[in-house]
Amino acid sequence: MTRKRFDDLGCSVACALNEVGDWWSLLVIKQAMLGTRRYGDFQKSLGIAKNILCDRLSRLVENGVMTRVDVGEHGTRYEYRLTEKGRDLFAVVVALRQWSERWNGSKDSMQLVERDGGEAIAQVVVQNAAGEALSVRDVLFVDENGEPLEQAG
Amino acid sequence: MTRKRFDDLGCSVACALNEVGDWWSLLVIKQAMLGTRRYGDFQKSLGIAKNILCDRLSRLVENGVMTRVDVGEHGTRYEYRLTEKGRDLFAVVVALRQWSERWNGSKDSMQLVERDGGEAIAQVVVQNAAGEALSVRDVLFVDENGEPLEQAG
DNA sequence: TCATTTGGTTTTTTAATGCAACCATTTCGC
DNA sequence: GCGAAATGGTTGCATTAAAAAACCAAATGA
Repeated sequence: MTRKRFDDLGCSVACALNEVGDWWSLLVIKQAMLGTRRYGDFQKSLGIAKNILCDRLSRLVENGVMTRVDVGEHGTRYEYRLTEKGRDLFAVVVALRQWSERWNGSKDSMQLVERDGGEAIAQVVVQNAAGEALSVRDVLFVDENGEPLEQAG
Repeated sequence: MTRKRFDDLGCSVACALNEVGDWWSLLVIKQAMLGTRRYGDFQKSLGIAKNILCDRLSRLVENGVMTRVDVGEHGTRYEYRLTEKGRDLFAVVVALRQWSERWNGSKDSMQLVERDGGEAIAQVVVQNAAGEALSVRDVLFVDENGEPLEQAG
């Protein structure tokens, strides 16, 4: 059965998942953030099947998350690079990483540090305009009429 | 073919995707953050098939992201609520929302505002300890030996 | 030149998805 | 108290996507 499309759910999260919500896309993007650019390198580092990788890279390029750059002299050597849109998923990837480490204690083989100085980066949090951290309980979802919805704990 | 497990990739992002990386899980969690608690309400608001919803809710409960609370008097009325672990995905969900709105202009029917005051919340970003925003280019991935890896742009 | 790398496509098998029908309690309307 | 509806599922079936491996053509590399 053809996968359900999330476009028309009127939900931006659903819309985002439509582009990067499958099993592999975010891993490809994360790998690209690690510096991987070549088809073969993605394949080896992720252990992804080649046909699936082809499909995912094509879709990411289609959606403007990555670009395919011809780097060979005769048109058969390519690099896949993140676009600005792709790089902008940084917060999502890091938030996922940190969540996993907090709750599953999954020690990644990689650690993320600031380039200048090598210090660890901060936890990704939702903030208000003043920079104060907000939890789910501190926010309200309002509809187009400004009508608030109750929310879960 | 049994879906590839991401546990052993030595990657915390992969590990996170193992728990909430399928098409529906994050949407269920987002819906729970909106206040939905009942099986039937999830089903109606998301338009998800009932068997898939059952499976996802079970897995989320198994993984400690949600709990199933008996709320009826005679044991047939339940509520699914986010646990602390589930609520902690707030940053991930909001980051995805914002990314989608920035790049796809997907106007969600819901808007997220601060409970006290009703002001819009800030963009979710990666920060250093001093609270300065960091992009992919500002960080370095180092392995367990402290050895840095080059990274993509 | 001849093997190897690179970036795929094809084929086959297996698992997941979506849909609809069904079912046992429980609650609601009256 | 009784019938109807809601609630929270389970089952079976048709379709699709994923995984693995084989294959392939062009371009390097030794």
